[in-house]
Amino acid sequence: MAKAPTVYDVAERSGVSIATVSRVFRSPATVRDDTRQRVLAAVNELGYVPSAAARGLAARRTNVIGLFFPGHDETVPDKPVDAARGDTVPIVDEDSDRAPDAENLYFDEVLRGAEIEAWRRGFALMVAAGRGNAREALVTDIAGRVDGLAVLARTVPDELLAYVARRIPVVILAGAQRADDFDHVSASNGPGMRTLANYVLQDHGVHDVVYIAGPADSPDDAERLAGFRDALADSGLAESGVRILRSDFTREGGRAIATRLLAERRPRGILCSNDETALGVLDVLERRGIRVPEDVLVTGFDGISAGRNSRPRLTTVHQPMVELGRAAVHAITARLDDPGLAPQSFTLPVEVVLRESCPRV
Amino acid sequence: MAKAPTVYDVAERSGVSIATVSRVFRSPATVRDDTRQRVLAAVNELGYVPSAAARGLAARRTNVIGLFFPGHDETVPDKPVDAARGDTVPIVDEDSDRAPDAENLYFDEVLRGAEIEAWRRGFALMVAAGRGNAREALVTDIAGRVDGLAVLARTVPDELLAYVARRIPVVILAGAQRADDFDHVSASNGPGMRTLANYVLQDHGVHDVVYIAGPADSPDDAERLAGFRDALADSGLAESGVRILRSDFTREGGRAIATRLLAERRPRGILCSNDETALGVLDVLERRGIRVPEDVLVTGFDGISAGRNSRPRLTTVHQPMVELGRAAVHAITARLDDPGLAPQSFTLPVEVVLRESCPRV
DNA sequence: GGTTCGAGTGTATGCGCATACATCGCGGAG
DNA sequence: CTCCGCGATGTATGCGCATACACTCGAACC
Repeated sequence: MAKAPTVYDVAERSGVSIATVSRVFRSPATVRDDTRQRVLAAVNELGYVPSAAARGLAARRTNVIGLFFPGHDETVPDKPVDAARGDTVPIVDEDSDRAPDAENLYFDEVLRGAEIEAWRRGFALMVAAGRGNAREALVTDIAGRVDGLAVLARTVPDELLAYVARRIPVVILAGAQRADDFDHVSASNGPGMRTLANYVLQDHGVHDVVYIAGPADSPDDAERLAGFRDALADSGLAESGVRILRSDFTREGGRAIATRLLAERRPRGILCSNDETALGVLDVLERRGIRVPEDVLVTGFDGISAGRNSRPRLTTVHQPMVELGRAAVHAITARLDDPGLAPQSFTLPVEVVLRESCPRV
Repeated sequence: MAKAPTVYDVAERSGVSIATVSRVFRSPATVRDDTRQRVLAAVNELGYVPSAAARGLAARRTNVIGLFFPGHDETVPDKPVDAARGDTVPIVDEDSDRAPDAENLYFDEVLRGAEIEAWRRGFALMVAAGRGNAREALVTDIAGRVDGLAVLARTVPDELLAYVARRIPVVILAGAQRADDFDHVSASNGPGMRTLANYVLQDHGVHDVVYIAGPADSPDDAERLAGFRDALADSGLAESGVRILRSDFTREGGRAIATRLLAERRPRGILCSNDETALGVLDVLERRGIRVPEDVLVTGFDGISAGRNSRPRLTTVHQPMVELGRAAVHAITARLDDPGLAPQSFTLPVEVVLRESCPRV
């Protein structure tokens, strides 16, 4: 780690100019073969690694794309990392408190898609999770580092996004297709829920259903709810005939609302606006000995992996999370290629996945 | 997205020099209060965002840390991202082929820890997954962008690591504590397996066990196997008395080895070197109607979330994956603060987590 | 034989910022 | 009243690279 060699060092060593060294990396075809070999030899001997900072400055583009998603640091203690003390290994009985929340799994998959697509297109990927208070500083910090930014819906205030968007393209992930100046990438929420609801209402012939929506400010949730209402209309059912409750997209919230609901009565079907809520509902049903799907049908939305392993396994609408990440990067690079583009919206296809909690009829 | 304003624009607008503008961001305390207000006002009006490239170049440090982990792109088709065609939503029966592999979950958690710790310390986090062939270009590319690099063990050839390490600190994650010049961060593999094995051998009194190891080139696996042997010694058992098989850390591999094993005979306990292998073993046992834990005890190692939801739920040794990520970043920043530091090794504590597949006695 | 042209290379400049150093103004010490 | 010290600000420079432009040289052309 002696001070890093630069183009100048390489140029001197190989007896060419710095321009040629630069060209060896940026446009190898324009350099004669033996010259290139000589330069590369010097590069290897010196251990030269091009400085992305200098390149970014000179080229006015960093070739980095940023991904901003909701934070999760509250759950991680701020204690220093400590090493193992001796060889003592505790033996504990369970680790339920350690359960990863499914939301993270969702973003992990989005991240994976973004990572893949970014590098494929020659971009590096920088990630940041929203820290509650420091969010503003974080966002502008990352904005100064990247050529474009993908942001999970509702994690950054619009005002701040607008500020950043003056400088770089911003794409909003998994939010509704709002009529704003940002690019949007999201899943086909409405049609997905409509199809699933129709499966319950028509194929199963179950009309006695309750719909558990998510937070009122979630555009995704609004679209799903609208899809549910479409399904009601499809079956000629009056909206007044079904109950629509509101929860908060968490498993705990799902448990709470299910407890309240069951205290009154037991419907034949419970449609949830996301998987976590549905898993919470399943928890309560199991505890009460209510059989799923025999007594009650339950469905979710998202397709998180936890739903695949639940008992019973959860019927849901699967979002293409990896594809969402890829599409976000795609949208950004498209805009970088053509800044004049009108704001775009990508809606990715979903799939209804039938599992035990609402099986195929 | 008109061309981004610079310090010069801000300086002119607020009637100060560029040095003062710079100071407002780098050392606000040295700027008089009213001056700072004036500058910040101009910043807001212009939509100024400091260029990380320029800052990095001038300051000779990017404040970015890189995280390099094994690739997964093979599983993602290279087809273009396509939008939803119409509102058609297919209804499918299962999505087992879409199952995320547990290895990714492992790295997702490491990533989460790294992300948290990095931003806490004022670093941005850049991620890259190893692309088989393009790996070398990828590694040097990212090396040119960051101040330090954390690499999952066995994903980058030593030679390449050494090349990069001439320029920036490199820490190896989850590999064995080799005696090389890199910093290492890993979990307490040996003691963890020893403790778990002793629980089986002594507390359960089960001596008729088989150990299923992982790939021979995995340093983690070697440590775990050594821990198992220690446990044998602890109980005064001869190593020749137990069978040690080798698999490949995958669920599929676990199934294969279990099938072969059961064709011969059925031991009372099967200890696996990682969770995925154990899950594969459980698959086979269930298919054959062999009860776990009544007929056979099964244990894993890692603590991936899939093991929490398996049937029966898997007893394992839980690695602190989030902490691993944090520790890696910690190690890098420590070395950046003091480049002269001798190579360090952090070993993080693990926990034996008893679940149904090998319950508390 | 001179001219043209293009491939290959060198020279010069600027990207936007941090920072060492210089400068300025002001209050207190002498 | 002068001098010093110090806080606040300005000036000048360089970080390492990409690239526009200039230049050289040999081959093709008339």
